[in-house]
Amino acid sequence: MKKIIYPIKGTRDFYPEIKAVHTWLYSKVRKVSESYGYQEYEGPYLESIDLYAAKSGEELVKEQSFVFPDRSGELITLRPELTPTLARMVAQRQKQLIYPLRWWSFGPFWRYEKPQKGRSREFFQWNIDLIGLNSPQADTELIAIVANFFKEVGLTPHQVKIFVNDRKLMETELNSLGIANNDQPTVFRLIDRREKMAEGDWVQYAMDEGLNQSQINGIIALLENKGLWKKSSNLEQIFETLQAVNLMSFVEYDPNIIRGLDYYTSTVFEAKDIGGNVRRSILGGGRYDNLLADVGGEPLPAVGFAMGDVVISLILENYGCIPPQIFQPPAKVLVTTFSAETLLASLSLAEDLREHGINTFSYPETTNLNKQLKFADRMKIPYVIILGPDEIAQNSCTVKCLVDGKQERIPIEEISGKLSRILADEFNL
RNA sequence: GUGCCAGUAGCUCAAUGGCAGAGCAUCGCACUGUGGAUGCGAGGGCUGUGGGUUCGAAACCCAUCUGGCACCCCA
Repeated sequence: MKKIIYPIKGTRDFYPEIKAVHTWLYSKVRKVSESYGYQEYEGPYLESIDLYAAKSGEELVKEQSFVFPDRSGELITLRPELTPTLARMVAQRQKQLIYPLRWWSFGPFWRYEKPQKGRSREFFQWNIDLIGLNSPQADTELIAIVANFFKEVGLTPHQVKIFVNDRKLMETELNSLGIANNDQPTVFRLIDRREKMAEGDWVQYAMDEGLNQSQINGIIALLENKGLWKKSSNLEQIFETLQAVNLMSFVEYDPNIIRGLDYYTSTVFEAKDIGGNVRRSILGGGRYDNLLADVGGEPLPAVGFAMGDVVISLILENYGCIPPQIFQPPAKVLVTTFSAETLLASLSLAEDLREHGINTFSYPETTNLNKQLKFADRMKIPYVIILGPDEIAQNSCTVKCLVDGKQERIPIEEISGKLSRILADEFNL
């Protein structure tokens, strides 16, 4: 094959069968979001780099964003995440919006990453946020939305799990080990890496960062204490509420969950594939009570999460959760063309069917029936209409069902009604 | 941005320095008013790209692109 122009590295082509999965995922995201009353919104795909500079974390802005000058020389960013945009949009209309505010979005984002499985440079994200409430039960609502999304797409608690922690709890505990708040970003990073490193290497790394042996032992004890949540009234209430709404089976406490973004202030959570081999996190979120003030608004508490489409699609495919019937031809009927003499009659009949609300393929070229039936078969079109000289002479047409192979000849004026009834019965159209 | 592995027909892969192949798919015919099945036949390749070594390279070397794995980071 001659390759002339390559696609941009890390982008994906959505061929119809892939686009169908994407559309299906979008519909599930919409369904779950709306079931809790959240409203859909969208921000611009281009933002000023200043919006992220303050709060998203050094790495995300400096290393992972697509940044370029516009024609006036101003630095423009292809948005790497949505939360700062949301904060900006809310701050701009802070006085006129109605709180608590529940918004969701599903749109494209860009990060300059090394592409590999589960990670691309152009991807979609589901963002959902609850702004204006500061209670454990508000955090629980977001976690419950995740659990309900998993149920909606057919994932089970044996396959995926939502791990929850509280940064405030960790801060307090680290303080009592004599680790000052200023040093905590380093320690958080240390915690983040523990699962990926050999024990000895990790201890050495911790000592290189200036921790003493008793602090290291203290941190290890923290991270292995699955009951640490009992020291946090916030987490206690979250788990109690999840228990009450019968969703706790999807949730687990994990003191190792810290999250990378700088703006999280308290509750943090992350969902992972525990039954399979996809190591990347499915989604992550938490409470960010300072961000509104940081982008110039009045202080407003907020909680939310983001889920990328790439990892979840992989997992859904691995677990066989994607229904095969989502990829179907939009039309269930093909009106064949018999000959040059009958071509116009066929096209006219097809147009008539469409006017009756029946999605219909035409075959706007004269070729043998063999080929047209084979096309219908391969496209999984269940019904074909044959309109040859015999049918036309009798003012009729032949309708053939490719599923059972049966066919019958009926008066032409009855065809649209008959097809409407059949399709309504079989496909609930 | 770092390290490792891979790239051969539309797809999955074989050929390990000596004529580039198989299965599936595609197309044609049997079957010009009827799809799937079967049989027969055909097309399809600058072996990711560019250089080098060699009498000879898909194979060995260098570079580069793309993908995958582990880092980094994260959706």
